[in-house]
Amino acid sequence: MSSRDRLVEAAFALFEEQGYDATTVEAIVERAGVSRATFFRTFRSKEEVIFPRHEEVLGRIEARLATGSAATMGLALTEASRLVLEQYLEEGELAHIRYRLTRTVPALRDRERASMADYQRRFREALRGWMPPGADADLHAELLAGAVVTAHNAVLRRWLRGTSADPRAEHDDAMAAVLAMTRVWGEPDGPAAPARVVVLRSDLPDDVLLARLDAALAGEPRPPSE
Amino acid sequence: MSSRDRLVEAAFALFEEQGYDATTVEAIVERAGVSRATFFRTFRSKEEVIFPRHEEVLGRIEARLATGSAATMGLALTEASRLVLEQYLEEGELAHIRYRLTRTVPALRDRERASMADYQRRFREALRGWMPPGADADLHAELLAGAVVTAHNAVLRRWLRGTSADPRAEHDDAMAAVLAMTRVWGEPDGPAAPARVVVLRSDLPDDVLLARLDAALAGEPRPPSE
DNA sequence: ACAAGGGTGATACCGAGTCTCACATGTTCG
DNA sequence: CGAACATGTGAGACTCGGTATCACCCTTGT
Repeated sequence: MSSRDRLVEAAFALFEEQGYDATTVEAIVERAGVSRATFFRTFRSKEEVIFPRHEEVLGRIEARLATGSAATMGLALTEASRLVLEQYLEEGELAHIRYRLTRTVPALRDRERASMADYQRRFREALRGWMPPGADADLHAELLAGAVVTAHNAVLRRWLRGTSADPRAEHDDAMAAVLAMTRVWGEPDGPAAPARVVVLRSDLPDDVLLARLDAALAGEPRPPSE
Repeated sequence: MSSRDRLVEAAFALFEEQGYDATTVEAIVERAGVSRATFFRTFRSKEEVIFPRHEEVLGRIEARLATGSAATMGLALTEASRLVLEQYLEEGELAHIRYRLTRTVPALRDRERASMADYQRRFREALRGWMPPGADADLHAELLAGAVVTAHNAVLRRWLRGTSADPRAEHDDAMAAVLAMTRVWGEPDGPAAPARVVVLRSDLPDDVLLARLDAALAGEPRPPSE
């Protein structure tokens, strides 16, 4: 067992027993049977021991996003986000202890927010390469990245609270809901200006005209003779 | 001049001169001509001196949101968000120094994220009371709150970088774009059918007809931004 | 005049995080 | 085989952020 694992185990046990603030690094290293110096070589700070796999998950997200493209954006986002969820599910009890701690200790709450911001940054940067070019491309990339993380967290929190029976399914549903939001961006300019089809004059019968319009709006190729 | 103001002034000056980490609280209080104890009575931490008006703005946001309702949701969100923007615009040079610091000092970056999370929480809680009831009401409230903060930050950052000529106008535009996203929530599922205006036949001249249509469309309910 | 209370200074203390030096394990190569 | 080197570790001193306590104003009201 690596001294890293011993430290994580000792830290979580002590945090659970006496709380985060009441537990000194001194006490952790004593229980783990290593020196104080080793602690700070392994973790940059006392807070970091709470999120021992963060860097690793970050790497996995980057790898998954790197294989994506504009065409497969939705899938890439969903799967990359699910990687984070899977990490928590795998941690099991550890994740629950961390949840209790992050809810009660401000410093850890902040730290978790920073972790989420790290994820969000990866999503945002991948999205910037995928968004259709336009004046709002950057804003849309940020909004979408933020929405992905928010939706993921909502599902994760439900699982951590024990409210969720099938977090994976809920996660994918939530992602679908988020991706649906991007529909409004595809429409021509002005958020409040709905697409307009104005037929000023036509010799076609109404029903034929409407059928052709519907077909055109559905994305079908135009009838050859017009 | 209150010792609070003296401390803020001294702190920002020293941070600008020698950087954040290199500046000790000792140096700040020496320059401000007060004691170390006074510093920590005024600010809970060294980081907090960077965001001296945070609590105040938070209070203003709460007050503005408290006057909102489900019907005026868009306006309340937009104006509450604009309160934050106004605070930064008013700070002027101070805001720019802080921007340089938060970009380079990790601890301050985290701190700023925590501030934004505070704002977001206020938005989320207000929204929870306004969202139309439904299974996804909570998720929608979170997504919308997150989107508001994200959009605000995008505009703010443009101003801080000097890229923006009229940040207030950009802010309101961005908010309108965000609010437009909520449209997809109201629709029954399935691909979005954009609103259609079909004029099958008309005896009016084209230009008159178009003018009337534009007038009619301009009178449509828009996400409030004025 | 005196009591009460808010803002302040001085000092001691705790604990996180850094730094430096020493040592104990391996390895790799001559 | 032994020297050189890398890696992980322990020990202790040190800096600095943050807390707690006590004493000292200086106001304000009765």
